[in-house]
Amino acid sequence: MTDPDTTPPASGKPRRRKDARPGEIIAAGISEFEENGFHKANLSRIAQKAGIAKGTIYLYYESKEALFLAAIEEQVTSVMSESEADLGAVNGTTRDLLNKLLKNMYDRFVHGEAQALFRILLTEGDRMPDVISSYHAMTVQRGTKLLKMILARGIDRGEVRPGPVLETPQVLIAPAVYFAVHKMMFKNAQPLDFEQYFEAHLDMLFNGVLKKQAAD
Amino acid sequence: MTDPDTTPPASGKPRRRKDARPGEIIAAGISEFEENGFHKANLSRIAQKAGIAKGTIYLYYESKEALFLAAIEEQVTSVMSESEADLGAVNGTTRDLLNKLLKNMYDRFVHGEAQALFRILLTEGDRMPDVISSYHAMTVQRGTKLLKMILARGIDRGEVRPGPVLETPQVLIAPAVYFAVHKMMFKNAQPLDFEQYFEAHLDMLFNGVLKKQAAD
DNA sequence: CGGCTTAATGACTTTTGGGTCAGTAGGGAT
DNA sequence: ATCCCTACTGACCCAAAAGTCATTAAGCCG
Repeated sequence: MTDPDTTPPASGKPRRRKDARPGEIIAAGISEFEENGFHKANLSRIAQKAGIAKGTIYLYYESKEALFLAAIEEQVTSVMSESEADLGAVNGTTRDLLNKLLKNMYDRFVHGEAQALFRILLTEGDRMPDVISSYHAMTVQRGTKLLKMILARGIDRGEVRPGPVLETPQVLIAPAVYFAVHKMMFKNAQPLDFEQYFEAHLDMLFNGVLKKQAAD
Repeated sequence: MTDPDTTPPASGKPRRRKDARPGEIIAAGISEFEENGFHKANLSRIAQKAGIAKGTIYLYYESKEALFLAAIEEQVTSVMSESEADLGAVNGTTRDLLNKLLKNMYDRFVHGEAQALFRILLTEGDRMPDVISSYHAMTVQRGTKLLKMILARGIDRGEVRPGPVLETPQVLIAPAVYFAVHKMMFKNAQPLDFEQYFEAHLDMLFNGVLKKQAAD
């Protein structure tokens, strides 16, 4: 080889940073995996995004799959710890609580970064049952528990009508998932109007959960 | 080559069938794409499933992508024409109509083949905007229209309470989509009980849509 | 039955991209 | 200043799979 330019022209930046690398690589990986899923994701491109050479990735991660798992794990835990915060304050009517919970969920799940994660897990989840189950624990399980608490409290307060929904409260937040899915598939073709949809969701939800004579 | 068996042991079948090929190839393709999605799908395996050589595929389809599009198109139209049937008979209470519609939807979408198609479009839909939009027209658009009709009729009959749901009736069927999604992600980890979920769905739905004093 | 058209074949070529490793150079220690 | 450890590089390697094409033979026609 006559290769003349093994050394790139130079940027004044430091080139050896063992400690900072993993984070940078993961960040680049997340971005790439979110855009392309696992199969179409390209390691050279990840390296490029991270501003390093492809080989460097392999100093920190054994394989594409290992990097993928690390990236997902990172995402899952970060999204989760975020939502740790806003669950403490349990005050107000059941209506208010559910309203708040849903808004939160739409923000996170439909508008936020959690959507990309969701898409990947939906698409590629089979290859990593443990990530799936921790995701399940942190989202569905946790959410279901919270909903049950709210509903039980609502019954005590005389605001909520008992019924089969108590056993499977996921139906209450299901429309948010539908919205996210719709957006994923049809964002280019036929977007849904959020405000309108949200109103409809609330309307259906409340008039199914609240006692007939309750608030409003 | 010492290969003795270029000619498979014999089935009395003819080997030259220009007319039958496309259908066979598409069928094999559908099966393969449903199992593996676009990227992991393998043309040699498709050929094998169709009982032909790989090269033969290229006599009928220009590329893997072209075959994919043809297969999906085929699926979309076939799934749709299936459901053409059971919409005509509009009799009974609004409750009955919705109940019937939902059952139908769960059957098709959650238990049936439509789920695989749904997954693929969710995953790989970006590459084919026209398929997406015809899918949208045939499912969402059509379903929305039907729901609006049922609701309008329900209002006329005094069974349905007017509200924002009329504008965005998708919220009514959203839980079915949630169920399908849940199944896709967590089928191994934590399956949902269908009967129970369905009851909860109906309960939420009806007590939001029906007038307080209506049926039941 | 021999000639001819063309469906079909499958070995071969090409492309793609994950993974490797001999070489380069940053920068602390002496 | 220069030595040495090691983070880093990127050309290379190789497997898998998409795509090609010279060759084979099915089956019609005269």
